[in-house]
Amino acid sequence: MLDINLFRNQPDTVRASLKARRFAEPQAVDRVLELDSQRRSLLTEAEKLKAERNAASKAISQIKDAAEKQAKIAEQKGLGEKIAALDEQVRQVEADLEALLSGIPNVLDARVPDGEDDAQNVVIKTVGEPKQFPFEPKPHWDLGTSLGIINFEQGVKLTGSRFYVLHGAGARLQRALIAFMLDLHTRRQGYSEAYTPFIVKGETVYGAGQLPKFKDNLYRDAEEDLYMVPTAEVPLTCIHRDEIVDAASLPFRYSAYTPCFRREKVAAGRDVRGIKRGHQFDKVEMYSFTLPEESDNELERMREDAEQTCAELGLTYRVKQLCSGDVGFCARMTYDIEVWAPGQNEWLEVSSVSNCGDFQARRANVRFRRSREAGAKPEFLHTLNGSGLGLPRTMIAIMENYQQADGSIVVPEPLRLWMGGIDVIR
RNA sequence: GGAGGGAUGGCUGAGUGGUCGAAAGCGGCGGUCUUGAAAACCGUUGUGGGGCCUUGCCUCACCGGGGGUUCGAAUCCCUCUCCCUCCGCCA
Repeated sequence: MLDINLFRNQPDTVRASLKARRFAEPQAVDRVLELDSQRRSLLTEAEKLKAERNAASKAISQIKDAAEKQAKIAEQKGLGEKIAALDEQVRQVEADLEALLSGIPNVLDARVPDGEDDAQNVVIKTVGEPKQFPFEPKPHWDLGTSLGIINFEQGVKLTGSRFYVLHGAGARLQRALIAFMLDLHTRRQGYSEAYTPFIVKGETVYGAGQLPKFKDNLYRDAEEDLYMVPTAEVPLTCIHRDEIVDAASLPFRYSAYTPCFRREKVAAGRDVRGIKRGHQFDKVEMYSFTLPEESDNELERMREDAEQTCAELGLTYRVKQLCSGDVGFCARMTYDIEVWAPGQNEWLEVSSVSNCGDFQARRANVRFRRSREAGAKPEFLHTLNGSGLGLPRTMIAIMENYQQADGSIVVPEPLRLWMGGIDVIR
């Protein structure tokens, strides 16, 4: 959610950002201003009548003479209905304004390069070289099925397409990755480990900016009106909802493992093979709450933390800065990290690190106070999120990069602690 | 699932349908005192919206959420949510 004052004071900033994003309804800015001015004139009118009513009520309470009192009360009859009618109009305008505002994306950071879509994202660095093999490297779906560690048929049997079952060393490899990442984030990178509910209320999803806009991508339990989390970012954003925290206690840094559930209504034939794009996948997430002036640095820090994860796993990766047409709804600026998958012969997005500024904090109402002195006003803090790597794609990269000519897979050194003596999956 | 009890400011906790945005205490902040600190004392201390002769003042709303009764609601009614106690069931 953007600050209404931004529309009042700098409408051109918002217009320019929407244009750069290729936002479908750029006229939304004018509609916001129109509703805002309607709201204010209705409020002025309603409040004038309320002040009148309050004064009259106060006067009535002072009147001793019964007849005089009754006369004054009779005089006031009907005022309530006028007020109620105006209040109803205010409610309507506010609901319209809210609906409109909640669908307008965050204003981009000035440093975001202009571009139409993901084809114009800018590679800012590449670390390592795509690995060369003395044999033809296989895609992970071949490796996984022949080793018996990924079973696609069973996933379809249990649930449907885009689900799978991991077995034996495959399931264990994923568990090792989760443990490795959580330990890295919490013991060496300064995050605090969190375990959150995987099913949350609509207002929690709204706070993180996924509702109302991305309703179609969410799994929902109609009976209880609850949503399955599409990412840990959703519960983590709302951990401090409606709180005012001390500036001195910031930043808050969290790392959480959760499964993620997404309908992923993408084109039917896209990414169907393998475990690249499922309706359920696991992820370890990093999340920070910072002072406004510190979020730019925090974004770089989190990007480095995600890079470190790739580097320690010995994966070749590259960092992209997303162009204006591809930055997500809540974000001001985003880096994607992609790892090289030699079997599929493509770069896989394993992490996306974003600075959301105060956009989510405003929705979730998370604030801080700069000092404890009386009169110090609460301000919205900034939120950032980053994948500490999506697990299926990290699995793909490990399987394809560490494969050997005989179809076996070497377990990367940092994961062996959790592999129960398995150094090579065969 | 059944039966009761509750939800008030950062916290504890009063509150008769009418100067109640709300007593009191604690805490926070500022000050006096002190070499300094503590204690004591004094003052101050919620959030959001709107207006203006815009750093101060006026005004509206907010006592778990929503709705209603009334000239007027923290207070009365309905409803939802959450919490507590007891019984039952249960991984």
